[in-house]
Amino acid sequence: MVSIKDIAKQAGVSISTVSYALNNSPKVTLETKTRILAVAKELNYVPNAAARQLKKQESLIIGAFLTDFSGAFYGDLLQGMKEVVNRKGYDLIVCSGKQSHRLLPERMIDGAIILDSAFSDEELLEYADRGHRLVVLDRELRHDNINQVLLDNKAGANLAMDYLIENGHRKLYIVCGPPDSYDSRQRLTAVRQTLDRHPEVEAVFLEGDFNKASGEAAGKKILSELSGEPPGVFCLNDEMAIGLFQTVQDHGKGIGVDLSLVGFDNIDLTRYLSPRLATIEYSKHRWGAMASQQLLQMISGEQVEHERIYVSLVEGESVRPRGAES
Amino acid sequence: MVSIKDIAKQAGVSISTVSYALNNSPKVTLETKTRILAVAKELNYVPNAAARQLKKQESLIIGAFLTDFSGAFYGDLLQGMKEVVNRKGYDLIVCSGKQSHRLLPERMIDGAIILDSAFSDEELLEYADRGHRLVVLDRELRHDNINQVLLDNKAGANLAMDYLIENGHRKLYIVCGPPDSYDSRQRLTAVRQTLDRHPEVEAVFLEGDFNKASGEAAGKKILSELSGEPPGVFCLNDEMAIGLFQTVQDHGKGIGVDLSLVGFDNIDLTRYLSPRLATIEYSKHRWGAMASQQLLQMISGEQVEHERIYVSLVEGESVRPRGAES
DNA sequence: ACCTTAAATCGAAACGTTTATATTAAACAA
DNA sequence: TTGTTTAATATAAACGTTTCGATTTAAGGT
Repeated sequence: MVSIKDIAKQAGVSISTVSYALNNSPKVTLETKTRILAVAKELNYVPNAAARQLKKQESLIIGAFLTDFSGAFYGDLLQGMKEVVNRKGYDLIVCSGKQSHRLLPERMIDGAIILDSAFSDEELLEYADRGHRLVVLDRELRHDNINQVLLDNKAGANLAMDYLIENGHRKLYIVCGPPDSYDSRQRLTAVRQTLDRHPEVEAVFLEGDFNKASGEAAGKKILSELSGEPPGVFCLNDEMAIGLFQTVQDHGKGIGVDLSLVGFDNIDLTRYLSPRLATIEYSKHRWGAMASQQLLQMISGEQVEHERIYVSLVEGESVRPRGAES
Repeated sequence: MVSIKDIAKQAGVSISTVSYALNNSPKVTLETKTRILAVAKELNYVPNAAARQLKKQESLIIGAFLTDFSGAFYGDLLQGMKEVVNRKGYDLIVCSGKQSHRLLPERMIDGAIILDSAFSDEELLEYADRGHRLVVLDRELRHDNINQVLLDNKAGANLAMDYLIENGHRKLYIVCGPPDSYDSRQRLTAVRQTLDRHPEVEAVFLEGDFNKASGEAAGKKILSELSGEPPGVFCLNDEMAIGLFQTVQDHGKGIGVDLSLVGFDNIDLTRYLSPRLATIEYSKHRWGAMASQQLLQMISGEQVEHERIYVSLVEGESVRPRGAES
């Protein structure tokens, strides 16, 4: 492996001079600098990341930790993260699975963005205590070395509920997410608040785990109870909504006809559905970019600028006005 | 930062003994080993990856390089890669973008799996010359340090074409992929071979770039030419097929009625289409697993076992029998 | 001419490991 | 006892950088 030492020998200078030249420090004269660079190129020199990292205690790498690589949801998010870190000379790597957690404490990365319930709060707090900088996207955690970029889940859930109610639905099904999910809990809290404001609305809560299958199960349940006025259904994420969507259609019933349906997240997939799925949208790209920005600000010691990720309602024919207006 | 040195001091032994103990070498006696481990735990010791890597010249990290993070396609593939490398004590990181290429020559990773046309053949060959181990999924490249896991593109394209022809279609549209894509070229070659065997079939080639938009464009073109017997359409990947699918439906025409459609890749999305899209399927999980396996075998100097990724036809109502049987 | 100052380069230590070799201590054989 | 072998531990070098402080060289001031 060709190292700085080889360049030094070849160019007839000391290794420190080579190092300065390669990092183009003003300490070295232009003439020697160009000579050294020429030699470096000639020898096909590539710096050794491990050595640099050992000495400088930084890797210029940011890690994004995800629950899985399934992606439909993550594409834009990761793209947003990547653009920001690249702009500052960092690289983004994506990791998944408990085994790769080690990259953080072993200092292989300069900071991490967490969207992975496989990390416990305690684990994250311990890393933070050790001095690692984190941005969490899936929980709230107070620590000097942790920041969070939060989605306005509550506003979203309110929008979804109001949309159904405004369209005249008086019987609502809520398909929940897993209880250990922060997003799910937030959304559910807002649902309850909306219901408190609307005592005239009857609500049924169905279990769910944010996966398609649980949406299908909920769909069957609802179909079996169908009678009278079409109910409104709010699935706490789109993936379940899609499962429910298809189950309903497979049973010969109509989305927007026999029931109204609203999802949450506006994942890409929904664009392929017909009729269009009403859902709650937000910029995943912005969410990722914001996370990266905060992380880099922490790392460089700057003041961290906080910003919420706002949500909005995407209307769709999966919801149609029913019954008496209130 | 607490290092091996601190443990040595605290435990009253030399740093080499600590190192041996932590790597539980048989050289150190059980008693001191347990004492050292106790001290390590007490001090919250975590090894420093950069230092270890610098000395051992290995990182136990494998990198997967993708064109983008969009993912619909990559989920299973990455999962397959990850399972295999994890089983051997390695970690998988996912990277995208030219900027992150540096991780390879700078020896941050022990090997790479490439599915990213942003790498030129020359670039990859140069890395291989430097001693880096690579597995390529999107091209053929001969080098001692490079292996490839190839999809049986040709068999797939043949299956697709034969399926359309067997169903009586005598006019076929082929929606191509980008000419710089290996997969696209392979599939196209097989298409031409099939056509050579079937002089009775008329074929029209339409441009495409593997993205949804180009499928839509092709769909419009085909719609404008619709007359007489319904044609068969083979989109060289599913993404374009979906674009075409929706364009046709949006224009009030029927998939499987006014034309037959076959895709390639069997991406998850197709499960959400109705009628079902006929397509060419293969195990992406297996593809990823095979890539990892080959890479690790190269790294450990074992004999590399090659295996093709076989494909099969998934029938769907997007194709229906037409015209006179041949 | 000599002293001072600045500019360019060098030497050496440090980052935290691993590992080959050396040392010490204990165990055994004669 | 004394020498020999083995087991346990220690010393030191190495991995490839960065960077502080030291040295050399040239230039400028008087």
